[in-house]
Amino acid sequence: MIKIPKEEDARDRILDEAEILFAQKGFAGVTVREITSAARTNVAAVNYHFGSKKDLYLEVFRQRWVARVKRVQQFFLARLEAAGQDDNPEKAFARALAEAILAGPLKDEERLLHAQLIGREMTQPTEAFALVVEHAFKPMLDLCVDYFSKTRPADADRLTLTLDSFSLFGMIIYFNLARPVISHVTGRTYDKDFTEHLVEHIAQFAANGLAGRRAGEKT
Amino acid sequence: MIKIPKEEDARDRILDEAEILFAQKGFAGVTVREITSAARTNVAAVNYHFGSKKDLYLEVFRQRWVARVKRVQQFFLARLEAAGQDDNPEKAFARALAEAILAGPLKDEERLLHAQLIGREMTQPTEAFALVVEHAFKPMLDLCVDYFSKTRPADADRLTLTLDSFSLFGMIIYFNLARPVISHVTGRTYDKDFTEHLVEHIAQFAANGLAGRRAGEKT
DNA sequence: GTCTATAGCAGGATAGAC
DNA sequence: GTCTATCCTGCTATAGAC
Repeated sequence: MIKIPKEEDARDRILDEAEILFAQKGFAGVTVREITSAARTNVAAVNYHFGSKKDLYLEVFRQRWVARVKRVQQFFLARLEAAGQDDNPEKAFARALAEAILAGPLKDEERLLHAQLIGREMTQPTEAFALVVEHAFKPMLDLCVDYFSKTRPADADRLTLTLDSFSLFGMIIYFNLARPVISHVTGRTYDKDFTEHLVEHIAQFAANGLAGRRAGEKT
Repeated sequence: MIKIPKEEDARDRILDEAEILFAQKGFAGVTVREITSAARTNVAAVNYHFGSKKDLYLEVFRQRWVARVKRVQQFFLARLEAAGQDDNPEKAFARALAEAILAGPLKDEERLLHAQLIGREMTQPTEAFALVVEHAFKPMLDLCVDYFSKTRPADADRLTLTLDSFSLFGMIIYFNLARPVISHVTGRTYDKDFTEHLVEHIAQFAANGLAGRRAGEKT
């Protein structure tokens, strides 16, 4: 028997389509009918497979979104390792992170979905917020703080390290999230060229921002 | 006759409550009944005064949101002027902007509303997006690019100036928007102390990030 | 497991009394 | 201008045939 590659069962198709629609329109902006008809199944399927619309939303995060975060994180770790020690270590860190998020392993549509789902949870947390913090923000932030604590004087205080980490994340998340604005103003699309340029820009800017800290200035 | 200060008419009360509810829950997440009952009036009032729920949403941006942006911008310009020339000019600029947005003229609840409305339009543009770009992003960005073009070598290219401006905005908007995450991780609330600390942190980080650029490195 | 049919209710919008 | 009453559409969720 030849395995037909695209033959997902109804449950998977619903998860796929739900993720797209929730990302585009938000939980309240999407109807179960929209999802099931996009997934080429019947209205009852959501309740049968997931219990309720809300549980479907959470399942999208648990099964799709978390898996993607892990892929990005692994890409990041591989890049960081590959960067070696010869560079400015904080710049290498910033570049690896920017690259993982802006250019990394996700396909373009996936990256957009992912960013929109995070964006929504950041500005308007739902029950999925805990998942986002636990699987995405917390581990990456801890990693970041640990890393910077080794590139700084031993007496560097934890709040400063945390705020520095947030500053780096903030830039990257912003450049990933504010695509409509940035494209509109710069007149550039997020193609390979522009994305590479952005990654280098972020690495440079953040490295300098962080370096000032290393030089000893306290906030 | 004594003027009773809080006696707004129904139309204004609807705008007030609609802004709060749209900010908290998004357009689709709010019902007209919710708005009119919060505004202590009847269901028909939205359609009578604004034509439709959608037109009400746009009117919230036109009448409430834009007015707030102008207040923040004026505060910023005043601060920038007051800063004088003795400081690092790019740091003074960054500090004035961070202060205007994070600590500026808005009351705490207003600042939150405002940030949520922007955040939503950034990640999920509606018809109000054009207003946001025209009244908030565009003028501030232009100002920023103009300012930096004077602090840089004459041959500084416009794309770099624009990306630098976005980087500064990104940090500030992120620290303003991601309050739930930041408070959760740092364990700090956005009180006066912490906000001042953040403003200084951003000014320092951005100044260093920008300074690296001034020193001549190209991305 | 998958579907149709429908219950049961909430949504935006409107008509018309006051 | 403000209200109540109501229209009608569309929603989630479920029951039950197949």
